[in-house]
Amino acid sequence: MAEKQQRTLVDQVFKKIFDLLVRGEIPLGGVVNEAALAERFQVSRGPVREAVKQLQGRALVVKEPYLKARVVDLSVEDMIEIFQLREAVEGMSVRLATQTMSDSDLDRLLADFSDALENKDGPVLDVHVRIAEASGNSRIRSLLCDELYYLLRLYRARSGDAPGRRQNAFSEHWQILRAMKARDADLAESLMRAHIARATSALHDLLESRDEDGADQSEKRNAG
Amino acid sequence: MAEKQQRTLVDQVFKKIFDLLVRGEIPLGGVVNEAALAERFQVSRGPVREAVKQLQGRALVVKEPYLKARVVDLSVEDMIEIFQLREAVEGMSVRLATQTMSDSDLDRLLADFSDALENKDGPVLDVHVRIAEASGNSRIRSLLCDELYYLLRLYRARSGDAPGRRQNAFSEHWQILRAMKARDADLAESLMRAHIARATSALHDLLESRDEDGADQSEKRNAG
DNA sequence: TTCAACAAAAGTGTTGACACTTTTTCGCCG
DNA sequence: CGGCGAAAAAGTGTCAACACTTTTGTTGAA
Repeated sequence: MAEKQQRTLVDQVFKKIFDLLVRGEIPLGGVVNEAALAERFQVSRGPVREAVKQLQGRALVVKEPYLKARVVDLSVEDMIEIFQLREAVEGMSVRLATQTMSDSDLDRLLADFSDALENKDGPVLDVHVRIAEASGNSRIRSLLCDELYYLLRLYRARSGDAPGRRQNAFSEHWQILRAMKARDADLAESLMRAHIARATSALHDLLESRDEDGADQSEKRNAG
Repeated sequence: MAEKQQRTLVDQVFKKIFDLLVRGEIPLGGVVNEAALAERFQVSRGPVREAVKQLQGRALVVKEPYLKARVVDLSVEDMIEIFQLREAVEGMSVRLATQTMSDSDLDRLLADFSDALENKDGPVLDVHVRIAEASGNSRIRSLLCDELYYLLRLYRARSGDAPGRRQNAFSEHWQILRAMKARDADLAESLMRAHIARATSALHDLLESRDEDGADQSEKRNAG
């Protein structure tokens, strides 16, 4: 365990716990036990404690004093809230990127996108990440890449996004990139917002279809 | 010190440190010494350490492993980034509030605003807070109220906002509220974005005027 | 049988000591 | 006299033990 001591233990533990969440070993709503994780990673409780606190800071874990820490249980309502925020922030993100990206960077982004179109392995999210990084606004980039996308990955790890939207996403991304290439910031922002709003609508539909079905949405899992 | 033990020590220390920042006892860019703060508050280093980590999570403190923790030194560039983010998020905030607020809540907001107009004590920010709370989106509310407004207060504690903008702000706020009353979400969002973009422009101007002056912007204060 | 009070267990909060890293200081050599 | 390197100082990272809180399990009486 004392091999890749390049960073601090807290950071290592943070990533290990996060992997546990993404891989579903600790289910959403499950309990995060400091002592158990400390034993598992062969470290003391201190680093685990701080890592959990950091996860709490990123809203991946909820906790009250002296109460067990729990993995956030992302409801559809939560995702709708996140997507509303994304619509606003990513709209600004692509607006700024359109205004400030250099021609060469823009061309490279387009080329990389075309490559990804052929061998469809790269995740859809990557385009959004690239745009966020190109926005030149570190706070927007951090909010999207370090916070919201983590939550998205967590949610998708359980629910799995609708596979039908995959093709539409490519087309919508392509339109956004063309608007960026044309240096039309207004259009790029509108397209991005419409792109995300469409996903929000899908979540709203999912919510309604659930309300019509049985009201057994109160299923919470525990893991002691 | 062990009187109001209602919360956990970490939370108490967090607030105490934050007060120190707002009151300027630890200047922007100043060093945050764990041991010194622990002695000052008569607690161990552990809670101080976690509180600092929490401040770091909210971007009020920057820190690298084994390096001194420093209070974030908010440059004009940082504020521009924050205002760009605010423009996007508060635009969505007022859009959602316009769509979801009840008539009675909206009337009360208008009434409170009129009251505040007469006895001009309430801070300008309060309107933004009320709208964020009324948006119904807890994540947007938290981002604005728990993170960005903290940074604003920190920045204004040193720089002081331009007093000339105060009157304009009242007028702009009034327009926004009227659009909300008319249930025109598009207009409300546009007005809010323009309102914040105007402040962003002022920051851009400030930046340019500084570049024209001497380049003595490298003054950093320490406090060991 | 059921409910309440009490006791034991589990888990979190806090502490002080020790290990590691970075910075500063001081002496040495060029 | 100036720069380089080692030792000391300062400060952060980690750990194991102890204190406190919450939860669970049990016992006793109504």
